[in-house]
Amino acid sequence: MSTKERMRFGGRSARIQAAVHQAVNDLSTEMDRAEITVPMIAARAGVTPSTVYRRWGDLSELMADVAVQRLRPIADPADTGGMWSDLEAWAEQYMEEMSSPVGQALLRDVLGTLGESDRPEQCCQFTNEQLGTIAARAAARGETPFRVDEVVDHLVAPLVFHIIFNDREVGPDYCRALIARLKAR
Amino acid sequence: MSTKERMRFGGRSARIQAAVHQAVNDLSTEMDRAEITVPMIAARAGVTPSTVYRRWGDLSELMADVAVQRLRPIADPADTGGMWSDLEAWAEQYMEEMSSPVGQALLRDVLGTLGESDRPEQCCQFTNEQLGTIAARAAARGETPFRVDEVVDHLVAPLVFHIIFNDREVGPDYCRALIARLKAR
DNA sequence: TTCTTAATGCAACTTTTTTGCGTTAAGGGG
DNA sequence: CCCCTTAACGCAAAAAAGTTGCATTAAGAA
Repeated sequence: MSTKERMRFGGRSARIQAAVHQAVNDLSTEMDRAEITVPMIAARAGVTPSTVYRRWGDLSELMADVAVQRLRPIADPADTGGMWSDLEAWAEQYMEEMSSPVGQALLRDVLGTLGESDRPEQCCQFTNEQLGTIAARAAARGETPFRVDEVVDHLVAPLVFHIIFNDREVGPDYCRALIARLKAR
Repeated sequence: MSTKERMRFGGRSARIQAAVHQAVNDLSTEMDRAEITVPMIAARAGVTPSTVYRRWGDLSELMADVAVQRLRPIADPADTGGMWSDLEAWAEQYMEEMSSPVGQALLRDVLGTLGESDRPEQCCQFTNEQLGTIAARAAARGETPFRVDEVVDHLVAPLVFHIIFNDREVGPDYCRALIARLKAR
C-alpha cells in the first residue's frame, strides 16, 4: 500500500482532458464565449457533464485551463541578428496576439479565475522565458543583455495594461516607442 | 407620447439598486466571493432574483458593477506640497488598496466581464483624473508637470501588472523605484 | 389627477449544477 | 501474466440556478 495519493496522467484521463480541451477550442470558434456552457462542452467532447464539473469545478476554471495552454508559446522568439530587433519583433507579435479579440478573451479567462490559482503567474513565466531567451542569445553574441524584469515593467506591462483596460490603442508604433525608451537608458 | 425610451433613475429603481449593491457588499465581507449567488443577493436585498437577472444579466455583470463603484476614488489625492511627493503618496495608497485581497478581487470582477462593457476603461479614467489633479496642482505651483500617460505606462501599469499576475511582490520600495525612474528622465 | 409604460413581483418552466452509487480502467504487487 | 486497489468515469435523481409570461406597481409626463 502506498501512502501517497496518486494522480493519474496517462490513458483515459489524458484522453478525456484532450477531448474536452478540443471541444472548448472548437466551440470557441463557432460561437460567442459567453454562450458556451458546460453541458455543451461535455456533449461535444463525448463525456458527461458531471465529469467536467468534478475535474474542473466550473466553467471559468476550465476556460482558464484551456486559455493557459493556448497562451503557451509554441516556438522560441525569432533570431533577427540583434537583441533590440529581436525584442521588437517579439513585442509586435505579442501585441498582435494579445490585442486581438481572441487574445483579449484568453487574457480575461486567465485573469477571471476566482479561487486561488497560479495560472496568471504561469503566463508571466512564459513571457519571462521568451525574454530570457532573447537576452541569453544577446549575451552569447557579446551584446550587453537587457534586464528581463525591466522589459516586463516597461514594455510588457504597459502593453497588457492598455489591452485589458481598453483605454488606448496599441500598435507597432507604440511598441517601438516603448522599446526606444528602454534603449535610451 | 415621447419617442424616446426613458430610463428611470429615481425612486424605487434607485432604492433597489442601492439595496442590491449593499447586499453584495455585505455578503462580500461574510463569505468567499466564489460562493455568492444571485438568489442569495436577492434574498438579502429583499427583491426577487428575476429582478436582478433582468437588470444586470448575470452575477459577473453585477459584481463588476459593484466593483467599479468601490474602485471610484472618494477624495482627491493628498496635497503634500510637491508633485513627486504627491505622486509617491498617491502611488503607495493605490498600491496598498489594489494589492490587498479585496482590491485584487475588485480588479478581477471588473476585468472578468465577458461581454462588451466600458467598465475597465472607466476605472482607468478614475486613475487618469487623480493623476491629472496632481499634475494640474503642480503646474499651478510653477512646477513642470509630468505627463499623465507616462505615469500610467511606467508606474501604474507595472504595479497593476504584477498585482493581477501575482508574479512579484509590490511594496513601497518598488513604488519609489518606479517613480525614481520617472524622475530620472 | 390621469395616463402611459418601465420596472418589479410572482409563479411556472427550463437549464444547469450537485450528489449518490455502481462501473471502468490505470497503476502497482504478487 | 493476473489480481487488487482505487482514482476517475457514467448514469440518474435531486437540488439549485436561470428564464419567461403575465399581472401589478409606481415613475414621469400631460
